[in-house]
Amino acid sequence: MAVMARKQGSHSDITGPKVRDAALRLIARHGYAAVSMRQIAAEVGIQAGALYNYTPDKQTLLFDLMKGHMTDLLCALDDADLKGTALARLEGFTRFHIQFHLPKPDQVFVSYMELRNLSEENFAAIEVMRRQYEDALESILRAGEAEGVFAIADTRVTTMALIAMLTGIGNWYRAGGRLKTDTITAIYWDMVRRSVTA
Amino acid sequence: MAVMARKQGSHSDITGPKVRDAALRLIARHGYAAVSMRQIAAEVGIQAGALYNYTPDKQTLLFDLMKGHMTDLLCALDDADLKGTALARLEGFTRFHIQFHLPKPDQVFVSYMELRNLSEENFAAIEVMRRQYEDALESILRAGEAEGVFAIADTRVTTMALIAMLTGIGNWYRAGGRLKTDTITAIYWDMVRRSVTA
DNA sequence: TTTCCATATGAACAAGCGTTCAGTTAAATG
DNA sequence: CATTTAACTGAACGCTTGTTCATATGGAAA
Repeated sequence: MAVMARKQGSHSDITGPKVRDAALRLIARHGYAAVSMRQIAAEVGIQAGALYNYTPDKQTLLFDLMKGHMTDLLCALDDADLKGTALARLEGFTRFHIQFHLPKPDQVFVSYMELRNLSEENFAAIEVMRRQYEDALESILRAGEAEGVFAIADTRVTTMALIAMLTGIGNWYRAGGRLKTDTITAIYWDMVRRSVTA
Repeated sequence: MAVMARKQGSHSDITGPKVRDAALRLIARHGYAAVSMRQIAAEVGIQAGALYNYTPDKQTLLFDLMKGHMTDLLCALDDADLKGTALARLEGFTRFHIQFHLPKPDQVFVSYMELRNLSEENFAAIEVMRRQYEDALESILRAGEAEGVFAIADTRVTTMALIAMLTGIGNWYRAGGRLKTDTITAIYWDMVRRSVTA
């Protein structure tokens, strides 16, 4: 018989995700340096030593969380397949960004706050992915300039300004709060559009 | 002779600021939880125990840094004494925010990143001050709406969006970089103005 | 010169850290 | 049923943590 993907009674395909979930939640709440491997293990319901069946070390656990989030982000953006005029693509990007980030506050928080706790190589790898995402927006802005639809002083600065504005939603948004996702998206798209159109 | 404010040979009025400077720099770079009292002491050139002549504990050291920054911010905003039309006040606020924050990247970074490492009471105290600053901007936006000069869907959301956009400059700005402060200020004021005016 | 006291040292404390590993457990395989 | 092995335990490793405190130091005051 061929090799099975995983043995039926194995716990590893249950415990593995639990470890990642617990780590993500705890790190988002308290920060990477403030969370111990023993705390993560306790949250999962195992001993600290057993964590090392799922990660070679604490640093790699953090890196895998962040890398996973950035990979998801870039794949989802690719799937969104933005087309049409620069204005339409900018609207698509804005809606995509908000709808992707709003349901994942912990991932977003960790990916933006724990950069300085990555090793040098790991930081470089994440930065490449961040830059890819930023460049996707910047190319839309350049296209809009070429079309004569946008009036932008500096596309790089404007890119960073828009991403900061959109990502900042996570600073105040709470699920079940005063505003619905669609309302928020409409407000932000309106501001984005006005801030770049000629 | 009356009591002197401080004795001449005392080191405390030299070491005290050095402790705060070292703590701010190290915490901005590595994070509160990742920096030890021994590292701070080494940076100052003293032993760890001597730090406790200047702070009752590590938590208070962090709180004092953040409280000091927020106090400076609110006082400086007050001194800016914004007057005139809502549009003029919004321009004043935008210029003030950028010019106040750009030269103090470490203070800004610590004040935004280390909130979760504050104790419950200390966090509440900082939040009150943050809210005061936000409210200053929101009142400008409300005034502009009343004047009919601004078209804003939700003043609270717009407040948060503008502050996130402006504070985000710290994510990419480096002193001595490609752009001068005045250029940056002009770009951001242009975006802020367009995003809120009718 | 002697006294005084703010300032700093350096050792010590209990607790916690990331990580390793020999040994136990229990479920799947033959 | 007997064997195998992935998953986990629990103890141990050397090291660091925040904080305390008796002691030393050295310049200002008397």
